[in-house]
Amino acid sequence: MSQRKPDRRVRRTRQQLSEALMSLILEKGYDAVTIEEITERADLGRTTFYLHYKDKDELLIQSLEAVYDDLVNQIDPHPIEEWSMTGEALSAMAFQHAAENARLYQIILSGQGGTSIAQRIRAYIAQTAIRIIETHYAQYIPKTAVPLEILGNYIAISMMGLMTWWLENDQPYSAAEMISFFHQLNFLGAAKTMGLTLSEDAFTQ
Amino acid sequence: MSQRKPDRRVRRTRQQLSEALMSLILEKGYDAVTIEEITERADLGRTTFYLHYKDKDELLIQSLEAVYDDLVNQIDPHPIEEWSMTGEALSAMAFQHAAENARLYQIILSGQGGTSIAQRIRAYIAQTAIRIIETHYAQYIPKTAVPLEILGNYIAISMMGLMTWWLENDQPYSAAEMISFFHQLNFLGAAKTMGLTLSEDAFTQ
DNA sequence: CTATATTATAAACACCATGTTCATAATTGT
DNA sequence: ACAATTATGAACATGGTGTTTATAATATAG
Repeated sequence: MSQRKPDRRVRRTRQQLSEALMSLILEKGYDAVTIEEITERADLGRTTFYLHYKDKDELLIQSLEAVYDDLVNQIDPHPIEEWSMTGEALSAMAFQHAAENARLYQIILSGQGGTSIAQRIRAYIAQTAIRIIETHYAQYIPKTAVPLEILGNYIAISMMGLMTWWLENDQPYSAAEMISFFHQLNFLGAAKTMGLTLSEDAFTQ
Repeated sequence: MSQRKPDRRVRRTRQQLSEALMSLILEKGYDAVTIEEITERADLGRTTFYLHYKDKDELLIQSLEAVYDDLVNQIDPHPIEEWSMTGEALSAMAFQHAAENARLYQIILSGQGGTSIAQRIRAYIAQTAIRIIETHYAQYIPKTAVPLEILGNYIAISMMGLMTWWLENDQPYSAAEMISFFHQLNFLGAAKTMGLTLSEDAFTQ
């Protein structure tokens, strides 16, 4: 285990570097940001950077890690049994978290901050969705024509995709509206959402 | 209008640079590729590169542009009226195209090749989906609770997301299976797909 | 086929960000 | 107040970028 409290200067330095990087990314994009700029904005010597991080990527990863941990800590404590059957609570929390950290989510979801963080979040949501399905709908599982793995990933992907579109277009709808849209599309389906009534076996060729 | 046929040497040079970049990306990822490496593999002088492209990004954009044009040229000639009501033809063509260009699609969809290309493809698919809806389901449009713009983007996003998952996991199912899964999830909805029967207004609060 | 224009090339160069080393100064925890 | 840790600036080597210039190779038009 590493020490809980590093030197006060260390905490201060890392905090400043993290904040400097984030603000610079939002200004000119991750790739264009230079280590010199980061240390300059953080008001630190350039050599100090290498005392803490190997390179730019390592700083970014550790900075975004905090966002991921925050989301998981919000979701995980809640017992699955409390959640509504549609997973509404889960998606509501995710959208809420995105709304509260809109600028950071733009970095994460755009793939700017390396795809790794977005993939981890997606994997976590997919796994959580699968857990919900297994808990609440165990009796239906053998009947599903679509593998559970795909179902879970589909839910995670479409939620994050909608979130990406929403953030990139400067949140043209409220978080509550987006959650509602997502549920209609994801659980009712596009056809039903439009008002169509289809025969049940139109898709089971 | 630019000339139809540039100098033979120009065509050859650009072709070689494009192929060199693609193979290098697949080996070590876009960021790690250097212009020196590209020209070395293409067996060209380094200065020659700057005779044709401003930087690495420009070469990548123009190279991937060809993939995009290929997809559009496959889809666009078909009159909308021919397509089945579910847009099955469209998604089938997209999955087919992805299967045929799996390695390139991995680059595009992973966000490696800059996010711009993936966004353009997504925008095109979304717009096409909206066109289909407007053509075939005009009478339902006023009734839809979800804005058409979101509906179209949702379809595009979930298709490309499923495609990304599929390629990243080394195509664990056939293209035909994926198309079937996509339709069940996207048009029938996750709930129906699982075998659940929900009351119609469970989501219209 | 030849003349002219275009394109490819290598060498040399300035430039900038990276990453390391080292001696010194400042700050911290105790 | 003291010992340990951390921050710093200067100096340096490295490597990729992008430009210039003079020259060679090649294509296309007439």
